[in-house]
Amino acid sequence: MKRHLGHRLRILHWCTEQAVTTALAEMELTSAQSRILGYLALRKSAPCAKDIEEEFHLSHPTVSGLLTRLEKKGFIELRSDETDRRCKRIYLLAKGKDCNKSIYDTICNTENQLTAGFTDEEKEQFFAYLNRAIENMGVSPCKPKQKEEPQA
Amino acid sequence: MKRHLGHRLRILHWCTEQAVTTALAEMELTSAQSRILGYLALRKSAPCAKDIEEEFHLSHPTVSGLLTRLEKKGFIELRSDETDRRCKRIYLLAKGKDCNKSIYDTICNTENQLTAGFTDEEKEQFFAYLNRAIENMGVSPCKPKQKEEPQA
DNA sequence: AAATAATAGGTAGTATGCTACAATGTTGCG
DNA sequence: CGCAACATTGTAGCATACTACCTATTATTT
Repeated sequence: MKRHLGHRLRILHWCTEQAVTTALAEMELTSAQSRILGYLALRKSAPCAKDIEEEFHLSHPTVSGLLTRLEKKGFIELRSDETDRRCKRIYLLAKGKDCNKSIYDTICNTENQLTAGFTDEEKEQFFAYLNRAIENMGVSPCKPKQKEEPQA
Repeated sequence: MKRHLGHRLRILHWCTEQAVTTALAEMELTSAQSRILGYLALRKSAPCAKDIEEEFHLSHPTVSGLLTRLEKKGFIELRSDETDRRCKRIYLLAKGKDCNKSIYDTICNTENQLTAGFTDEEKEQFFAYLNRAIENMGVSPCKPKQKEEPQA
């Protein structure tokens, strides 16, 4: 048998993205955009684009596009940092904060649907397998990939 | 803890796509394009775009774009079916056939890397969890989503 | 202080995915 | 036969992702 895991991962990823995007369609948020808002809601201080790139392992043009669309729709505001004018700080506006509960619920619902019929132990195992696979691919599932120090 | 499974699925999917695209870069194939070629190599008769949409659960503009790029690069040829001129049959050209072994090896290598350190039993379980999750999301992992017959 | 490194962000171009709508070819029914 | 319904492909426009290159600012080194 071929196209085992890769095929499954692709489809499952697609299903979850679609489920979230569909659930949040009425507030005009996509899955990727809602992830950013969810992250902002958890942060105490306003992060800059670079923080989001690292958190989600995304390239900066990707993040830049997401932020532009979120700002255009009035969910966030971007303002240059006073002390370091390279950084643009990302501020969650009221409209963005209002969506937080819906986003959180949607993510929980989707994960529950994904693992419907799984025992707690099975959920743990599934999660552990995913983490092991991610680490096998050379990425930390939580923290950004570190640049490798050349052994001097 | 939030962003459990969805986050992992997104990253893992991304890792596998990148690994395949990188491995096949020198033959100017991307991961998505190589999947199409791999499928064509297994087929006895030339499929049409519709078959690929169903096999991979992709929309037809997506498939159309992939086929256009594969044709432009000389991997495949598209010819209208003689008896049903709606269909464009997809023929694998010599250049496409030549890539087949590399594609197959790359997919196998990637899957092996993904499950490095897994016992056979763990691989089976991981695969089974993925299938259960896909079915929970309302998609068959193997066959295209059927239109629901209205109960008369 | 001046030159160089590193860091943050912007832009151009491309690939892959989607929805929605249009065009064209086939089939089936009155 | 002719029209309506269905099937297949095409096109427009968008979102999300990438690499590669450029600019601006900050930090470091000489």
